Amino acid sequence: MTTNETGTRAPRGPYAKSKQRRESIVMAAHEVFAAHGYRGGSLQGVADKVGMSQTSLLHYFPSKGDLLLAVLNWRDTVTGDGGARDPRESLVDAVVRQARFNETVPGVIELYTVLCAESVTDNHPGRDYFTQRYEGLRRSYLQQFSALADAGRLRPGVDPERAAASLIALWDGIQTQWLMAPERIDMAGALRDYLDMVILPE
Amino acid sequence: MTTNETGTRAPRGPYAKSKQRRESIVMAAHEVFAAHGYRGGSLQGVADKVGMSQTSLLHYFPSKGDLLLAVLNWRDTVTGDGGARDPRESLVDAVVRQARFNETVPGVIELYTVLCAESVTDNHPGRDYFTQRYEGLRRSYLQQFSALADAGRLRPGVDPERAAASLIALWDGIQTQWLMAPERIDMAGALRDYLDMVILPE
DNA sequence: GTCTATAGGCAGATAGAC
DNA sequence: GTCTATCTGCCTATAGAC
Repeated sequence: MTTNETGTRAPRGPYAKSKQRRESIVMAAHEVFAAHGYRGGSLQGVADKVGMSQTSLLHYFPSKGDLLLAVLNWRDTVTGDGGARDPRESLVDAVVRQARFNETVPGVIELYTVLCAESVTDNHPGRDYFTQRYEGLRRSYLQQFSALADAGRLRPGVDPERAAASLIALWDGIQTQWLMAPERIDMAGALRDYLDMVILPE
Repeated sequence: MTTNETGTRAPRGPYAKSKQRRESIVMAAHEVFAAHGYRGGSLQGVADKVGMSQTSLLHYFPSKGDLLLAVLNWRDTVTGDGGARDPRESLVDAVVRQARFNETVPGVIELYTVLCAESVTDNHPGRDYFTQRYEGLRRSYLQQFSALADAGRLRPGVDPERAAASLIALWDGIQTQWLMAPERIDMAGALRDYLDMVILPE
């Protein structure tokens, strides 16, 4: 609750409704970008899905690139990405649980896979997001592998830094294959196999 | 050498030059699609690179999708993809050697990464190419891991089928990270670490 | 085989009425 | 905040002269 300088209540405006509107736009854009990519998707397509005109949509997000960033940030909140991990849960369990959860939201995987690769092209508006995301992920897993190494639980010869990058790479790559042949690929199994090799039993 | 029905020699036409022309178009398209993706790249951009008009380009490839397939098939011949492996070379050595070679042709990695992910969207003309490629790759590595398993050289508990998919996934994923931060990612190292864990020393 | 001209469509973004 | 109308630009593909 905020008040203006005079102490009287400032005119509110339909903030709540506006926020709802923005959210429905972001969710529609999520679908469109997942199905067609950023360049393949159109603002008109998003507008149609949410039931408004394309120009009205641009009232909420001044450009297509702004909308993309909103979608990417929304993804983080849904998947719990960037949040702290429960220290009572083992790394293997946490990764497997997340992988299993991801299977229930295939659209999120598709969005992530498509946009991530697309972002390495020319002046893609999502480029910074993904480079920073990778840096953060590698830092996070490096920390966890290092802690395991200190506890003598890392297989001899395993480099924590390379293992961090490899775990992320395996995860990304297996998602791509899963998108193309969901019935043939066991995402959680591949990740568990890898971590069971890298991490020694207690 | 072909002859027509009368037994006289049919007019040849400048076949060699036409073939050269097609090749230069494919190479220009390779650059364009790698830098901008399939949807982001334009026939005009390809035509400019090769120094001809956009309509002349369409004389050689009737549609943009046809051009994409030509580029993908050309990639296979360059990287030696799909060819048989020298049986005297170990799997680890072969993979590491290929990964090192790939570092010398970053444009090929970019093309592959960008188009592969883009191909999971809607009606992408490269979709079939990539699904078949993955099936073929998994079959090939499954065979090699199975042979190692028969020789007692696979780490106990490793499933050849999952290992095949995981190796491909790791490879794809590490290429993506390498594209975004080449100086921080050791592609060959990650692959060697993985295979050294999976395959027991002789 | 190569070109110019152009069809025919769709994109993102702006201006301004209501 | 939402709309219609429009600007401006680019795209793939075709038609037809040379």
